[in-house]
Amino acid sequence: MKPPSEKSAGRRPSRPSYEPLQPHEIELADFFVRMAGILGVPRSVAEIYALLYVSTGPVDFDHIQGRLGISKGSVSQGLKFLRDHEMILSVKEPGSRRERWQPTPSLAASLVALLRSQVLPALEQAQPGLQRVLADAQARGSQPEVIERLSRLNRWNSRALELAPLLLPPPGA
Amino acid sequence: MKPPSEKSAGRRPSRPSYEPLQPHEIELADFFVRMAGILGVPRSVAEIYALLYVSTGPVDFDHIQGRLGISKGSVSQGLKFLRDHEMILSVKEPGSRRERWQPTPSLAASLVALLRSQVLPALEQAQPGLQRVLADAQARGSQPEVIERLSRLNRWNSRALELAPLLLPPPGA
DNA sequence: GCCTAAGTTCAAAAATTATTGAAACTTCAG
DNA sequence: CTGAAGTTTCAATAATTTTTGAACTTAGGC
Repeated sequence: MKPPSEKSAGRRPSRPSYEPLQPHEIELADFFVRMAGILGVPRSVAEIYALLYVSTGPVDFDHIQGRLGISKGSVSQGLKFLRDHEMILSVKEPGSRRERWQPTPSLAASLVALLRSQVLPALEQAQPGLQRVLADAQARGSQPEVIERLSRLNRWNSRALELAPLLLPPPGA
Repeated sequence: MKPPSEKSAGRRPSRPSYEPLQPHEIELADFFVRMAGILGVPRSVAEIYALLYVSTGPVDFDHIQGRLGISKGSVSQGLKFLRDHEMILSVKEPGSRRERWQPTPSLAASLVALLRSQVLPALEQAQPGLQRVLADAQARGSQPEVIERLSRLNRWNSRALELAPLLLPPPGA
C-alpha cells in the first residue's frame, strides 16, 4: 500500500516511502530486542540487527531508516555499535559511495564477542582491587568465612581472565 | 565523625548513626555494581549484596539502610530482588521480629539462577513466534540463506530450552 | 578541484528506569 | 487485644539512557 504515484519512471524519488515492518519481521525484532535488553543493548540497535537478519540481501542506510522509522542519528549510531562489535559487514556498491549492510555469518561469534567486550574490561579493572580487598580482610583478621568468600572471588576472577582469550581471540586471528 | 553525643550508655539510640562504607568495601561494591550492570541489575541491589558479602555476620535492615545511605524503599526492594533470586538468606533473631541477612553460600549458583530467570522466559515466549517466522519465510520462498539463518536460530532456541533445566533445576530440587 | 550524496556528531528532548518517602500493612511481644 | 517495630507499597521525583534532528564533516563522482 504505497502512496499513489512514484512520479513515473526512475526519477529521483524525493522521499521514497518504505514499508513498515511486516508482522513476521516484527516478531523477530521483538525477540532480538528482548535478548539485547538482557545485555543492555538499546532497542534501536536490536531492531537494526533484526532487519538485516531477515532481509534477503544487504540493506542500505536509507532503507534501515525508512523501514524502521527511526532517525538518521539512531541508524548511524546503531550501525556503529554493530560494526564495532563485528556483528555486521558492509558491501560497497560499484559506482556509489553508499554502503549496504548484512549480518556477520555467525551470530554465535557475535554474541560471544559482545559479552567479552562487556565482561572482560570489568574483570581486568577489578583484578587489583579485589586482591587488595582480600589482603585487607586478611590483615584485619576478618572472620574466616569472609576471607574464604573473598578468596574464591579472586580465584574466579583470575580463572575467568585466563579463560577469556581462549573463548575468542582478540581482534586479529 | 559522628554527630556528637549518643545520649550516654545503652539508651535506645533514637537515630543510631552508621559508618559509611570503608574504602575496601567500596572497592568490592564497585565490582559488584559493574558486574550487575551488565545484567541490568540496579546499583542499589548490587550494593546491598556487596555489603552482605564483605560483612562478617548477618546484617539487618537498618544497618543496610544506614551504611549504604539509601532509602527504606530501596532496601526493601533490593532485599526482595535478592530474595526472589535466592541470592540471600535470612536468619531470625530469637526474641525479635527483625530479620538479618547473609549471602547464599554459592555466588555461582546465584548468578546462574539470575541469568536463567532473565533468559529463560524470553526463550520460552519466543519459541512459537520464531517457528512462525521460519514457516513464513519458507512459505514465501525466501532466499535459502535467510531460511538457513532462521532455522539455526530455531535450533538454538530449542537446544537452549532443553539444556536449561539441566543447568539448574527450577525451585525445588 | 568542486559539489553534493552519504554519513557522523552532539546538544537538547523524550523515554525509560531507579530511588525516595510517606502512608499502609503485618506481625508479634507484652 | 493492642501498640508499635519492622517491612512493604507505590505515586511522585530524580537520575539515567536513548532518540532525535539540525549542523557539520568527508569522500568520491563528475
